[in-house]
Amino acid sequence: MPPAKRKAADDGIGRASKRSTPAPATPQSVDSLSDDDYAESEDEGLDEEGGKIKLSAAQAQRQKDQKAAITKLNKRTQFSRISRLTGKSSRLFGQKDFHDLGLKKDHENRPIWIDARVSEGSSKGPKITLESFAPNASKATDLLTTIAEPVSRPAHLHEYRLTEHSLYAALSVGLKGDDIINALEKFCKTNVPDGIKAFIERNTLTYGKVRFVLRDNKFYVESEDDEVIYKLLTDSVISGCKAAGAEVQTGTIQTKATVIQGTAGAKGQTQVSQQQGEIPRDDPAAENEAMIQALRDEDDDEDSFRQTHSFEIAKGTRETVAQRCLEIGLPGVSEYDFNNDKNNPNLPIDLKPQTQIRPYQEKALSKMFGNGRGKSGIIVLPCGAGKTLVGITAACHIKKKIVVLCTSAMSVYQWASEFKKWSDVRDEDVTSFSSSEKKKFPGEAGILVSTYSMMCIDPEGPRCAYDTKNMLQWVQSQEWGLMILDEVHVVPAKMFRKVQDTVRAHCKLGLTATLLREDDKITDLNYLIGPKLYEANWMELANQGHIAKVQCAEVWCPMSMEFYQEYQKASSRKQLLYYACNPIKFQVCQFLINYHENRGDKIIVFSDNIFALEHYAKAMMKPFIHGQTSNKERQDVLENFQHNEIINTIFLSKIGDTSLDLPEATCLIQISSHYGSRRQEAQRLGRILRAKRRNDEGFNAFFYSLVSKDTTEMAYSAKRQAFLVDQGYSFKTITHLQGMDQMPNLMYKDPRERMELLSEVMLVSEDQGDLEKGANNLWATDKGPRGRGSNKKKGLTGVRRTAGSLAEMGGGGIMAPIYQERQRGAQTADKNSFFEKEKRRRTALEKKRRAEASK
DNA sequence: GATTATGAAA
DNA sequence: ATTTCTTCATAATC
Repeated sequence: MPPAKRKAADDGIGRASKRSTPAPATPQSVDSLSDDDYAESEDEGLDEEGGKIKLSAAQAQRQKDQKAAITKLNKRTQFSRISRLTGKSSRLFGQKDFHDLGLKKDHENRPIWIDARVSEGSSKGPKITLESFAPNASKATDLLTTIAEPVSRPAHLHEYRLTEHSLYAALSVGLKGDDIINALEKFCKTNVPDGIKAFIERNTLTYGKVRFVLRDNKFYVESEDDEVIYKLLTDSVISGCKAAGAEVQTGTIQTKATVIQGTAGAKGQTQVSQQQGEIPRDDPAAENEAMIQALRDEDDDEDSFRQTHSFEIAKGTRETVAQRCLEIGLPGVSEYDFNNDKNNPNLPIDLKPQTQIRPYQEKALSKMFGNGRGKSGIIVLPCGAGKTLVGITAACHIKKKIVVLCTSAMSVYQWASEFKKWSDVRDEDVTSFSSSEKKKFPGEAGILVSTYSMMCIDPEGPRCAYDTKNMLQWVQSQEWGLMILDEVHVVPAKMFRKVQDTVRAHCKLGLTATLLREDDKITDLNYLIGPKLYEANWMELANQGHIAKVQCAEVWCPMSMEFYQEYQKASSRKQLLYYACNPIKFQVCQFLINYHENRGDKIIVFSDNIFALEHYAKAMMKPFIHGQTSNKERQDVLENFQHNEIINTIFLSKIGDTSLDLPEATCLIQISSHYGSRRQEAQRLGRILRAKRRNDEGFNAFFYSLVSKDTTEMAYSAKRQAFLVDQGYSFKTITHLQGMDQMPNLMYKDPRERMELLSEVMLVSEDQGDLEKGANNLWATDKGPRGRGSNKKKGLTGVRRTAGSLAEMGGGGIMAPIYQERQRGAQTADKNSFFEKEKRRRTALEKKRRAEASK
């Protein structure tokens, strides 16, 4: 008895005494870190050539943490001792007392624990903990990834949760409720708690009763179960979503609204259902019994002729109906029996013979096509793990009209070329629909690649171009076999939900690396697309060499005195500028760039803040890209970064967060970011996961997050890391970079330089302060620069303002000329020498490419 | 055709 | 709690 109890009660506490990363991680992230991580951090990575990193302050912090944890632990041990003596553990442990669950004799051979608590109404389901080092752990992992949601998967203890959605996903793969319970019983160290069994049973009974099908380009809700149809039709929400044609005047709603498929006897069946439906439903047990029976019957004659009842739903109501079905416990599934679909033309497409699918990609696809039909759902793979190929393979299975939606025009181009690269599809059958290219495929079937925003245009809108309207109407008139949704986490956005009305597809496949949003809309995907079918383990893929291994570090940069004073005075908005431009951070960045360039790394520096981005880049004479950078210049910079030995570092704004493919990049430095966005952090990390050199002996990619100490940035940083920590990454905290002070040409060593920077930053914030006050400049009515190409003007305004305002500052007069000169010098040197020289070559290359493309 | 200004939305 | 920054589409320029 005691082991079970202690385990459950101490979960996390005992381990915390050896915790690896010091504060300021969130409790969640700290608990998920492993013991070994710290040991690694001391003898690794950076300290090869004098760039030794000392962890002294971090160690001190750790010791403090340890002490606190030990105190806590002692308290806890006392409690459990008392409880053992008194036998009144329940009072002390409350809901966490699991001692009567009963530990199995051979518990050591079983890898999982189940938390018996099932909290009703909470969005989190029961927790399952997997000891990944235990025997049978890999089999248990297979089971858990199928039936549960991975919450956190660091080195040793993995946390999963059973949720209704995860169970639905399991059922869609063909498991039954009993199978799930039996399998859990096999792996669980204790007896599976009754509450958990009940939870599973409750959530697996009604699965598959309702289906959404597409016929003649109309959506139908279909079920074999008369009662289910009755229940749907009498539901307050769903009844309102019936198509107008199915409307009836008299009281015989069910019969007339129910479109009967199959045998002639179906009509009688429906009438029976009507009568059954009138029986008061106060015996759910009996009802459930009937449903199970129905399910069994269905299983028995899987492939025989089945009776189904269905009714059409009105245009644009699919989402509402799907959501409602989920709410009333009748989750709808949409499966596409593409092999037997004779109504839609086939598309001749297969993978090229030399195309190889990786095992995990195959696994993901097997979840989708498990029973020979195409299930709608979401596949989660880390950046660089070949999401595109998964999508293409799915398309090759279904072989019908395919539509691919992505977030940017750039991705459209990429998807189209990937299709041509991996599959034998004819070039003319792959067409793009974006602002620049509006083409229909010539044959009956084909592949259309487009963007979400394109699909969301209102074709009747006054500003809609003729071609666009034409294309949209064509898209709407088609019955698509498969819709691939790239970066599917954007779909819950209010605007992008509209794509569901424009594109009517039998089957939907969502792809993403980061299935998370900072709002609570991510669960909406369950009814918008389908369940999460597969989620890869980042660490596992890294260990197998499919993606690069990454060392993550958070570098704490103290604020310089002057900056900290101003920081404290500033409003929260201006604070951001102060901690982004912290001169110490600048020095750290300079040092790290220098260090990694000498190692032969290619470095990307990310900054969300455009001012900081430009400032850093110009001062260090590195090329940079942000939203206002023209397309040509972007290509310039990226091309050079990839192939020019002289350009080893580029600065990117959040423009580079997603869908940039730079396999040369091996090191990433983040100097400013978007609050606590976990998605951004993960996707930035994704930029270096496809590093070409990833399989070199002992290769590591590096990810640094620079954080200004004692600022709000610390808290955001901790939050941002949560997702990656759950994926098994551990962040080391670096508080001192040895050798930095000795570095030659280190900037901002001179206090005067810092003051100069400070006044510059202060003026920027003042500039923004003006903005707050009134609609008088830059962004307002003034016809000030806006949108593309306004970069130069904006910069100039800034400089002019600087000069004017400096006069008002005490002692500022000395700085003003210095500042202006440097600014101008940096600008001209940077622009002319680098860009002008490359421009001609790039334009020539571009022309050549265009010519080839048009052939 | 390339560039630019503009609005909308995430 | 909020916003800036980015992107996209489109039409008007030269």
